[in-house]
Amino acid sequence: MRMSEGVEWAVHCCLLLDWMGEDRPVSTTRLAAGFELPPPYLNKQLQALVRAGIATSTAGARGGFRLARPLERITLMDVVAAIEGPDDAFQCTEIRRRGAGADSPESAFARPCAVFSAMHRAELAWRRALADQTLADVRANAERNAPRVGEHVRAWYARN
Amino acid sequence: MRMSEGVEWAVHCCLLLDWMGEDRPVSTTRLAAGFELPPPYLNKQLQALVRAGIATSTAGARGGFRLARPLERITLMDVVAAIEGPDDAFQCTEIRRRGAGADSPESAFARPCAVFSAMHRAELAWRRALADQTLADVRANAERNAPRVGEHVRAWYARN
DNA sequence: GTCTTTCTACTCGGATACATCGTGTCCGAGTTGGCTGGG
DNA sequence: CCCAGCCAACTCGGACACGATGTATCCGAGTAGAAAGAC
Repeated sequence: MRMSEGVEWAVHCCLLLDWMGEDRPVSTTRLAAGFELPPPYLNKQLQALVRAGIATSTAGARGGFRLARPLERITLMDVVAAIEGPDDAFQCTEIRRRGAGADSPESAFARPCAVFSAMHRAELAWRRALADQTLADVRANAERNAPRVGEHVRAWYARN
Repeated sequence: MRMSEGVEWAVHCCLLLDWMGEDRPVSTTRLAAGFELPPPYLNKQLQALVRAGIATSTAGARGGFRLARPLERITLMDVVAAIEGPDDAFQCTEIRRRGAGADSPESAFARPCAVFSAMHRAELAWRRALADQTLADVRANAERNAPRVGEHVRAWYARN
């Protein structure tokens, strides 16, 4: 069970869009250069962010991507759901009904599968932990590590 | 990010091994028949359980698999780690160091990546929730749904 | 009748193909900005 | 000097290959049990 690396890219791109400011959008080409990533594939992930309503895109010359709302209102859960999709990691196939359980009365399956319930509970804990952290929290932690990172990024883009 | 369905199979097989009792092992063929699963592939998952020390295998005629310890001492985390492997779902590739961050001083990267920290925190919540639930808890929940499931399973295997 | 030996059938275990999803790439439609020509 | 129209460059967006991981399968090594034969 490995999470798509597009999630990592998307979160870093959101932070970078915030540091670059809202005055002008940032194109896929420039974003990709900022992290040395393949531009077309990064574009695919950014499209997913747009579809999820996290970012907005403007076409044409001097176009690119903008954040749709401030980082305080974007959670890690939003980004993960946008890239990975809405499906749960653990998919119950109801094997309890097959084979030895095939001739059981229907009442035995009235309540959800115990295995699924247990796995689902753990997954809810994961999702809640993701939803409790906003990208503003992540930004604050990143700036605690490197206080001038925003300024540094803008300077790098000014000369590239 | 989809979890391998082998996890579901493994948990159900552990419960079934418990219901079948410890007096004699259950072979891959019989286990597969009990859930209508492809025997060779199920065997692969069971081997993973043996490697992880959750089950034991005995070869030869009348051989098969046994639980290595009671369900009270097997957590969902144990089974997931046995099937899915020890790697974390979110893999940090340190893209913060590339591109715009390439010319930053090394001190900026002294502490771990903020994105990784946030994702890792959520993943720890998931792992903890898995480790807090034993298979005995799952069995108790299953038997609350269908009280006579153990008896039912033994009867089915007696005539198949 | 009992023990030893052999043989057979059954079991696990790892090595081998196939399918699906994630990864990476490309090209076309649309839009913006700038340039040019005229008024 | 100002404005309108045209052109060109740049952008996103979806459609198209490649590779890796998960899924499914097969066959061989090893062992327990049973049966047969000798004592």
